Amino acid sequence: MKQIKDIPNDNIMYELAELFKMFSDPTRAKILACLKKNDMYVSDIANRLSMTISAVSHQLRILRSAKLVKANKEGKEVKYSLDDDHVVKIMEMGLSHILEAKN
Amino acid sequence: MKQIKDIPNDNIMYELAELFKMFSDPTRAKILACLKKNDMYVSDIANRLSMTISAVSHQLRILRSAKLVKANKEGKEVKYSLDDDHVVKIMEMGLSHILEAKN
DNA sequence: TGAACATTTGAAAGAATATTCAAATATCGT
DNA sequence: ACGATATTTGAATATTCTTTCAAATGTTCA
Repeated sequence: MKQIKDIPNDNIMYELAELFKMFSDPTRAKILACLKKNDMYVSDIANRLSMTISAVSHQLRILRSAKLVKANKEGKEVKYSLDDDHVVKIMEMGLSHILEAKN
Repeated sequence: MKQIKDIPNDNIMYELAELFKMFSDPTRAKILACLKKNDMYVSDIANRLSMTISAVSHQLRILRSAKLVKANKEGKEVKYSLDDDHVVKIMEMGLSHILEAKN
């Protein structure tokens, strides 16, 4: 039975907003862009982005809770990587919007 | 000449975050979902989402400034519509992520 | 076990954002 | 021009977020 949707389903819209919120902070967007190229340790990300380790770690926790990145412990260090194919696709869709708009 | 990007390009990342910020508020996400189906007047959107006209208008202004929706005056009323193909694609990419994750 | 290093965590401060309310603007029909 | 209606705007409040700093946790190596 097909569902009639006059009103955008509230729960889904909240989840959608929650997902896009992950990309909506420059720090998180940059972290994701880094990880798109290589898996990285926390301190490497912090160096590359010129941010404190703490700030990066806080954002990584948020990204982890959204299941967009995953953490792998390697001794003292923790290597982060993207956890989902969609992450790359969503980012690239956003980038193509921005780049096309530049014409 | 191909550009070497060790560091995610800051300006682009800020723009990317700015774009995704548009989808990252539940009200805006719902407005976009409404407009995905039909062009609508401000007061219709407010009714459908059970929000004040003022709140909706504020968010529409933000969406307009991001060029994601456009306004067309029809007499006293203003009809809003999506301004960009990417809007739908980006939303659907997000939705497919959410729905797949539900399995 | 203790020192050194990598990361996480919690609380606090500061910045950014959404909503509300009241007032302003714009358009239509009489 | 006036009253009714649709939308926009600005200021204020309330809430949510990001970052910082200090302290805690966990791991390796001697």
